This record gives sequence, C-alpha cells and structure tokens, in this order.
Amino acid sequence: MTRQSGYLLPTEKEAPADAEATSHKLMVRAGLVRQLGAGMWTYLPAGWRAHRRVEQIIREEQDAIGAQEMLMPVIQPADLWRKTGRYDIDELFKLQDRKGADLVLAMTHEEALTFHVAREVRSYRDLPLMLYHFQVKERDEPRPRAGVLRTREFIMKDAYSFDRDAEGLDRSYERQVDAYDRIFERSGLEWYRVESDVGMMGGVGAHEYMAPCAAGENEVALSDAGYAANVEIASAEAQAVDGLPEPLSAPEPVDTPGASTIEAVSKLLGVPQGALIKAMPMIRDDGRPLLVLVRGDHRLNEIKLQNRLGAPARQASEEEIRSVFAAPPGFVGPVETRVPVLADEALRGLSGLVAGANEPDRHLRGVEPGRDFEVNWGDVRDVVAGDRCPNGGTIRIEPAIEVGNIFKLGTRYTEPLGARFLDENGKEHDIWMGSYGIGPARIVAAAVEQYADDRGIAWPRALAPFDIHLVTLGKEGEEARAVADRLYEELRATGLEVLYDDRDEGPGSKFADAELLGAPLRLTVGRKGIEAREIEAQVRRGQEKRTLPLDGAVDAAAELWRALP
RNA sequence: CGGGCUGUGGCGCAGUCUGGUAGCGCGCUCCGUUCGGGUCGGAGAGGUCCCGAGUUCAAAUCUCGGCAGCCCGACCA
Repeated sequence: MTRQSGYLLPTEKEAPADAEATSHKLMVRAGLVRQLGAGMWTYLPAGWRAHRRVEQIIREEQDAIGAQEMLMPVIQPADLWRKTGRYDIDELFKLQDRKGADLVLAMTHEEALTFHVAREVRSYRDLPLMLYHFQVKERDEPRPRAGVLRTREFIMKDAYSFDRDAEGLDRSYERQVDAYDRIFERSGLEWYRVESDVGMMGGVGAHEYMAPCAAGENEVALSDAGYAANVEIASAEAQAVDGLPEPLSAPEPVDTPGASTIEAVSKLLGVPQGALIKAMPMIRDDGRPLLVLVRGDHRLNEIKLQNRLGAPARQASEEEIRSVFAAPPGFVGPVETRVPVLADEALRGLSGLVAGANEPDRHLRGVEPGRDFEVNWGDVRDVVAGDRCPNGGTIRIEPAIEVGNIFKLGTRYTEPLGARFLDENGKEHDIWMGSYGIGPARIVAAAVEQYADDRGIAWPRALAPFDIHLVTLGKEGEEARAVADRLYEELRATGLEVLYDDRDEGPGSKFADAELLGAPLRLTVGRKGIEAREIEAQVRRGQEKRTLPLDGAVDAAAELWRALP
C-alpha cells in the first residue's frame, strides 16, 4: 500500500542544522532515515526500500557465483576473538552476560564462520566453499560521521570463501571480483576497483570498491591510463623539482636561525621545498630508531612505510629526538646521524639538497644521498596529483567512499581456529580463506551523493525506493483523481513500484516532495491534462518533461522508465 | 584521543552578554479560501529551555559538575 496519504514519508524543508554531507542532509530531508544517536540510524519505510533494493542486487550476484546465503549471530563468545588475536581491537564492543561471561558484538564474521567450517569441513571433497550473509555489524567507532556513511551499527553483506590452496583462493577471489563488478555496474553508481592495503585484516592481497563523491573519506589515485589505487598504497614516479640548487663537492653548513619547518627553510634559503630533505625520526615497533627521509614537498605515507618495514613505526617524541637521534627537533638530518636511514625513492639521484645539520639553527646544503650518508631506499611517500604512473598516465586524486572491499586472507583465521582438511593422501592442511564485504547503506548514500541536484535526490533506476512517483492534482470526486486511481492500479499490475501521491496538497508541495525523494520518473495527472487526453511525464534527472497520451499511458510510461539510467 | 562548536515546542532559529510573564518562521489541528510549482485569511494545540547541584526574592540567562550531538584532526576491517 503505497498511497502517500497513508505512508510514513516525513519530508522536511530544512536539513538538520548539524548535517554537512549531501547524503546526510537529503536522506533526512527526504524522509528516508532518522537519527537515534551518534552513529545510530533508523531506516524509515522509503529508506529501507532503497536499502533492500541494493541487498537484492547483491544477493542475486552472490547466488549467481554459487555463494550460499546463511545467517550468523551478532553476539558472540569472546574466546573466539581471543584465539584470532582480535579481542583487543578498540572498535570491538565488549560486554558480559549475567553470569559474567565475556561476549563481543561482532564487527565482522570471520571468527564465527571459521569456527563452523573448522567443525563441518573435514575433507578436500568439501572444498571449495563460498558462504555469505547479510547481518548487522557493530563497531565502536571513535568518530561516527556524515549520516549513514560511518555508523556504529550497519548491515553488511559479508561473504567468505574456503579453498584448499592459494590457487583455489585466487579462483574464488576472481569469482567475487566478477560478482562485485556486476553488482556495482548494476547499481548505477560511478565506481572504481582499486588496489588497497590489507590493513589489520592481515592476508595477502586486497581490493576496494570506491564510489567517488565529495563526502568520501578515502582518496583514490587514478590515471586516464587505467591506474587506480587507494592513495594509502598508490605508487608513482615523482615530478622533477624545478630550480634545484647547483651540486657542491661536499655539504656545507648554513645558518638557519629559527627555521625549523620546510616552509621556513625554503623561504630563508630561497630554494624550492622540493630541494629540501624532510627527515622524520621514527621509532619502530621493536624500539629501534629509524630516520625516514622524503622530499620536502612530499608527505610520508605511514602505511607504505609500515609495509616496507614489515612492522609498524611511530613518530619519535621530542624527547626521543634529543636523546636517541641526538638532534634538536626541527633540525634533524641524515648526515653523520647515528641511526639507520631509509629514504624515499623520489630522493634518489638528487644532489644539491638541503638537510638538517643535527645542531640548532643550522642546515647543510649541497647534500647528496649515498655520497654524504648511507641510505636504504623505499617507496614511502604519498603520491600527489601530476605524478607519472608506471604505465604512462598522469595521477589525479579524487575523494571517494569505500563501498566494498575484498581480501585474500590466506590462513590468517583458519590456522588459529583449526580449520583444516585432509587431502587425497590423508595429509592435513590449513584451509585458505577470502573475505568479501559490501555495505548496502554506503551504496545508497553514495548514489544520493553522486546524483543529487539542488532539488533533491535523483536515484539511479536500480536503487530508487520507487520506480514511479504518480502525482494526482485532482481532488476526491474529480475526474483527474479517478484517472490517477486507475493508473495507479494498472502501473502496479505491470510490476512497477509506484508511490501514489493522493494527498490533499497543492501542486507546488507535491512536486517539491517528488523531486526531493527523487524517483526516476514522475507522472502527473491533472485536470488540464485530462481535458487534452494526456498526462505529463517528468524524468527526474535533468527534469525533462514530455506528455504521454492518456490512452496507453501505462505502456508508454513503463517503456520510458525502462530507458532511464 | 586532541581542537572547535551546539543543546530553547516536530524542524530551523531569536532570547543568554546586562537574571524579572518563553518568542518568531515552518510544520501540526479546525474553519473558510485556493488548486499545474511549497496559495491566502482566521482560530487553536503543543515547551522538564539537555541533566544535576549551587548563587539569588527570582535562573533559559550567573557559577560548578555531568550528559548528549555536530565539525576538523588523529584513528578506522
């Protein structure tokens, strides 16, 4: 029953005062969602419709690659999480039952499913296996934000593959890549598949699916030549520095009183920032110090550094800089330092550089890595727009929202949870595992972000809560009302999802609400049109209007709808 | 976790500095009017001023403590 007169669709003229993101404002204004607390959101009927449409696309594509839908609990024994070493994650909600037993609210379901697989799968004959469910995830986010884009509770489709070896995992992973490509293609979103960091998940490979939009929390490095990677791991050739100083035969000191920042030194000495060596004193996880160098106009990428080192590292405190690095903060440099040096590739081959002198108010110029100090090399900087891709393209950087991610986990979870199988020779092996997540709410929000205009949402056809918004301007007893009533029934009979605005409102507010809610096609039945034996059709994207003959209007509308994006 | 901001009918806000009857717009109810782009007029309903303690004859307003929400950053499976 989707007559608007009886449907809970509370639209608002004004957005919540504290909303910033487009999707946050519009999803509230259009009556799709309401907030219950920080990072806690209720889906009202129309919003839940959009969510379910996304779910259904995902479900169909998962089923199509042989994944089997199931359901696992959110509340779980803490022991499982202790076994995989994830119990101490801050984002994990922890609680106790009345007996004092430790429980957690699951943030994903690797532990639970691997627990079951460890018990039910004994033989290579049981593999490969692909399972999934749609289930609430709970995460104690340090900072929920932007409406439904980052919440503490959300529904995720998470799928898990189980294979006998790495080759099997590769095949399962490729099947999910195909399924995900189809899911996002069908959703109508603009999207990229990008290489990504494996993060805390552990494992051996990962991709993220990104939907570009202004409210996105991630940055994606792209090139027209087809390169696509999360900036967290993106790699490219640095642009040359304009105006590098002439090389010197040996470093020479130069007074730089008070110039402890790249900008200050650059200005004081009249050299470009790219001619400076930015020296970052770091302390590795095992306590060993390390001096990391990047070009002055570049930024250190801590994820790439961590991957290069194989272990986390943090910035040294000022105290540690003085004691361990024997240098005043702001004037640290690689020449005659007492700690190992790791330099970014962008510094390779450069000379005539300026670096800290490890004494107060002084720098060295004419520095050349390799000649003036021993160095290990690594790619540890953020790429910047304009860098050259290995394949020839030029990097640009766009904000994007992560709408899906896929991981090759390997034996990260199966090993600690004892998920093993016997091969043909009766020999036992760990099962190889992959995990594949999608957040339907983010797909909904990304669609709102990508296609909104100044009047409201403009859904892609695949995700709209309603296919057609039928608006009657006729009052009870008028012909326009009777015609619209009939049209409503006939449209529904074709299988289209129709929202019928039969409210006793003026045309202005009905049109405004329809454009705010954003169904791809609006049909208007009014007295003027009836007299001319026609109804008006307006395509939401671009607001193009046309008239359809009243006779055969249902078929004409359905045909028009099918042609929409 | 660091920085900033905000809590006043359903929504958006004023009032707080300078203590003294709680206000405006939208929305809501009823009557009339209008009816292809948020009509117009009239009459109404609706508020623990986030919570607690304190100062005072008197607190939305001053003081102290707490809670909640938002934004930036850190963080983020």
